[in-house]
Amino acid sequence: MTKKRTTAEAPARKRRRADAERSVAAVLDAALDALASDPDSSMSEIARRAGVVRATIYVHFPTREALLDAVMERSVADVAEAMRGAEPQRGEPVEALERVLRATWRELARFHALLAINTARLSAEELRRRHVPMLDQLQPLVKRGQKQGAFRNDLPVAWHLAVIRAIVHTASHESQGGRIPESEAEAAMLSTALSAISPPQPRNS
Amino acid sequence: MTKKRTTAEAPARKRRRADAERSVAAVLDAALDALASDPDSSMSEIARRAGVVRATIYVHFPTREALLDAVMERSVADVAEAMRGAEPQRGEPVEALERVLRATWRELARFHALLAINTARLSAEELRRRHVPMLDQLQPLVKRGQKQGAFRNDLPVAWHLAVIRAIVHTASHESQGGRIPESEAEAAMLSTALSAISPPQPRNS
DNA sequence: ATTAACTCAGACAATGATGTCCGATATAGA
DNA sequence: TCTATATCGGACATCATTGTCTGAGTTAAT
Repeated sequence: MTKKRTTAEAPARKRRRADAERSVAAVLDAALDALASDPDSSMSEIARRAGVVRATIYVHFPTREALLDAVMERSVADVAEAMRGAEPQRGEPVEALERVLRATWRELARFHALLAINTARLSAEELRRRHVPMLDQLQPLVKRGQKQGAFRNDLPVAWHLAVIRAIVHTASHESQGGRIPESEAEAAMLSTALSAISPPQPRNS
Repeated sequence: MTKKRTTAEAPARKRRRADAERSVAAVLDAALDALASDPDSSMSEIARRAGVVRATIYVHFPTREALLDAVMERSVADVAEAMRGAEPQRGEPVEALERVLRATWRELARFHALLAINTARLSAEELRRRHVPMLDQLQPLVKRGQKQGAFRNDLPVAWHLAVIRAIVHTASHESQGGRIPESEAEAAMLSTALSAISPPQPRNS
């Protein structure tokens, strides 16, 4: 189902035959699908979906953990790349953020299920660590916005990043659950994220 | 470790001996603790922590699933009660929300780990369904705020609720991870939540 | 066309968890 | 004190899953 090959693969130790390459990709895709429908999918299930025998998976991934890690890594890399493609450094902070978030949100939908899996599987710190490639795309933008006064400065950047991440996930979640139409979700997510990190209105009763 | 008994227990079929009551409570507490440190804690582990033999758990909870459900239910009930205690219906919407969120946030910290577990364990709809007691406390307040113009009206209530939930969780998460001190987390969560659901500033370049 | 890399099919041991059952013992409650 | 109710301690069958291995067939690359 999922087809994506954009990611610049890290050149593994030995050259793999085109054959093997395909298997690995199939397994990763299958794992993503399988885990989406059941976070505790077994290796058998994943193999079945990949159209491959279980042992084959172990040829490429020494252990189940390793496979999960690989899935995670590839997904994060894909999203990070999409973000980079939206050029976070270009233009007004507010507009740049909007651009980047749009790109992120669409991409993220595919990987929605991973959140739950990895939240359960990894420690909070580990999870954080793996998200770095994505946060790295956003952090400079948010900082820049703070300097220019477009984003509020009385809260740490890390907090803003966490909030944005949460809002994007929420939008994806709500839309996935059919509680809000996809188009509306995108708009809601954008304007809410903006409001959340914009300087608060000084006016109060 | 955790001690709470406030919840008004539903009168179970048969009267339980004070003895059994204690066991059940110990098991629930132990489960909460155990699952916090490892979302896949076994029944043995939970029993060990509860100072009880594994078979005893099965006397009260027919299955592992049932136990997890019970833990979830009790936790949600506790939080909902804390929220109710903060009187969502009293005073200005903004101040009421602040009051309720403060109460929620503190209570929630204890149950922080449950989120991951249940996200992985339950379908999105199921998860939602179980959160109802908490959302029920917030919904009227948000609606009221919308009517009075204190909260933005161009987005559905459900979305606001989801966003608030996400922000509270984020604050708990960030603070738990030590990336932001607890006091600061509370303030950040409050002002961000407020910003997120307040009417956006019309002024734009 | 030859070879090295890869996949298949299936069997295998090891592990660890769940849920059940038992007889013996303790204890709360009347 | 008496009895129903619980817990204990441990054994038990069942089950699913992981990870390994092997030998025979395929396929990609040079």
